[in-house]
Amino acid sequence: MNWTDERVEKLKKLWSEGLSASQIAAQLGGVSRNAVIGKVHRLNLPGRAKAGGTTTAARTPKRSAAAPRAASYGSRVATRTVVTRQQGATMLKEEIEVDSVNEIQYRPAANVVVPISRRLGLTELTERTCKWPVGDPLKDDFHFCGNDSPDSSPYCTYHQRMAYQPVHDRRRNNG
DNA sequence: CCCTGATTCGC
DNA sequence: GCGAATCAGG
Repeated sequence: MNWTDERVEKLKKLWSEGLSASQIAAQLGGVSRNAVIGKVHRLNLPGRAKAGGTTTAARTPKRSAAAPRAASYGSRVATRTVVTRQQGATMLKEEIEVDSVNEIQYRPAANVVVPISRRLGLTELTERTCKWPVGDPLKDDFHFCGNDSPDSSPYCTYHQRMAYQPVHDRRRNNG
């Protein structure tokens, strides 16, 4: 593989989003995490704040981790802040658009704190990473949760709950 | 042992 | 320029 403009752009994007070198390598495909790190340095992209371990994603102040608002079933699309997770010294959040119709089946209960996905590619999954698929397999950004899955479970603790949660556990009135 | 990024240096 | 090997750390 060579560093085409396209791949360099994707590298820049993912690196700026705070993904780790190995995650980026998996998403690009055909390169090692060392290759990614090497390229990052050659491009003089800003490194991570502290060396070692901690993933330093862009901090997103936003509002505090109040109870996430459940998506209204009345409107098809709603925005919900889903993520707050302590990762080292870094608090990660993300706001996503949810399709309230398609979301029903695996909808987390209100007030549940949803861990941010590590967004691993297929080749990056190991015995102890969560294999919960995220997104449309036919689309480009399809990935797996990738968070730690303890006790040889195929899923992280959060997605274990999702996997065994009754499908019809939802309120009919009052969202 | 899992993982992280940083650096070196032969290619 | 590239990236494996290595280093240093959580």
